[in-house]
Amino acid sequence: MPAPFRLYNTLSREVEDFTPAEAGKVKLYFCGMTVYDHCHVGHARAMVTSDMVARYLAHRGWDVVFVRNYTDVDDKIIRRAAEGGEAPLALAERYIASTQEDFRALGLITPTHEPRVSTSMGAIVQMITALVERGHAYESEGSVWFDVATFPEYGKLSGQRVEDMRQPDEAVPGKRSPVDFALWKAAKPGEPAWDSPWGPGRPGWHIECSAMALDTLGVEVDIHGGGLDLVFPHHENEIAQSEAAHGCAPYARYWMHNGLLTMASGQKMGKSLGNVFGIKEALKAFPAEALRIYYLQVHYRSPLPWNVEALPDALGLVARLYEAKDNAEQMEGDEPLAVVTRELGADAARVVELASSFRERFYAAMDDDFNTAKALGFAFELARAVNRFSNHKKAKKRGGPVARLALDAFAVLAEALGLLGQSGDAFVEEVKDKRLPALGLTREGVEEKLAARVAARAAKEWERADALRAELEEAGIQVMDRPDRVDWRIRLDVREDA
RNA sequence: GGCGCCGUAGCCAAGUGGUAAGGCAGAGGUUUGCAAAACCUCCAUUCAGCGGUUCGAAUCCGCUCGGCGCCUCCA
Repeated sequence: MPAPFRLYNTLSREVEDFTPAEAGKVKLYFCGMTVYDHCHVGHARAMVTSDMVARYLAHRGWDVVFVRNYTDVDDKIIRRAAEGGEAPLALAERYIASTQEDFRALGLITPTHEPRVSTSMGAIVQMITALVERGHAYESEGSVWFDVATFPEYGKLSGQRVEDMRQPDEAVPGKRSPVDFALWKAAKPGEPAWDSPWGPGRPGWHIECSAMALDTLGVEVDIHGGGLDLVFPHHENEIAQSEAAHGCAPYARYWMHNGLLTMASGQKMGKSLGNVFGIKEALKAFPAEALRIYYLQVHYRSPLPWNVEALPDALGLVARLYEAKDNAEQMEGDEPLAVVTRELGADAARVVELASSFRERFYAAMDDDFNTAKALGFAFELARAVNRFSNHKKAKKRGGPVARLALDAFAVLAEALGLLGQSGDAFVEEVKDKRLPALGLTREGVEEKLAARVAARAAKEWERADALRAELEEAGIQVMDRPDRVDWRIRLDVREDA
């Protein structure tokens, strides 16, 4: 049986117990990208949030059906394409490729379905037809509009009343009411168009998600999510269309919205505000896990200020966890756990205690509206205990049974949050691969200086050794003299422009 | 004008009725040739302010101040 959990429902504005439409199954629909540009770190937050939800629920035994769409037919795509003299779908195709590259780099799991508007026209036209037949939509000059007046519950998601809404400055010809919205837009010359009972045209922004959700998940979605900025009008309109068309069951049982990434000034990051920071830009110099923990440190519903300066700190958090994982991985021994625990003292017992209760505490936090910040706190506690234990002389040779409990706990992070999925060694190498070029360094150059310093130390030429170390440190390399070897790491307090 | 969110240490942040998780930075210590990492100790009588409810509030209510989002481009 899948584990029960609670989540905040935007519809009720309360944290509710989750009950699925079908026992054991969770049908997720998250709004994906409109592909007219490269994705930025604000999009990444939404994507990591949905990824976390899908990963975690699957980890907890739910049969997860995860849908994330691509909007590849859209006004902005058409405009961009016209500006560049490119076919709209070709432009969309390029940005889908770019987006997929980013999603892979972010380590996002692949959704069950990734429908595209351009290949969902049948479902879209069918749904609009149903709305017209049921009297919820009307055709006018080749366009079809949703008649908001026929859906009394309009505004229930965003808590707004039609009367209170600001009226647009200009009336749009063909619309009965300013709040009515387009289901189908008649094609203008030169625009991409698909055939329909109302003539050539293309879908309005909102209908696509309703149609694709119906197509992939059926009339009732369990959790529908997206950024907070989609609550109105996008999701409000989806509810109106879908519930009016289906005439039964709620469109989505739960609405989940992630807080927006804001700028230091507090304003949100948005393409229209011209203050974007690209995913590619961030991942060029930092491992994906740094970005991921940057998001996961904060509850998904809170606004999150974007601060590039904080990326090294985020990387430090991941590095700290990997350090513990690495320490645990290096411990050996196959004695019975009870023996090791008894003979290696209180620090071993502490690891056993924290590691064996980890799942319970981690799950409790996650089951309460996906409290990743709290859940991660437990991981840091465990990491400290592991590191403390690893200082014991006997830990490396005999601590294995204790360490394996900790590794089992860390494995939960990998499955549920997409963190700590690689070995400690591999992570250190990844950091070097990303950070060395960002700091203008090469492995060969570093190794060369390091070798010279090792020689100087062997000859006890401390001044020369210290001078070489100072050079490395200035460049951004931290030298670590271990008892058995010399190790080095990337300093996180040195910026690339230094 | 309408709807809604937020304000916790120098910084990030969890906690939403029972007496402040976690991380960074900082101070001292163990370790080290010296460092670094790691570990240990310390670091908010207090949760924007003012009232109220309560045996008890950061947590509930009211007001004030400050910041932000949405009201048909937006993850």
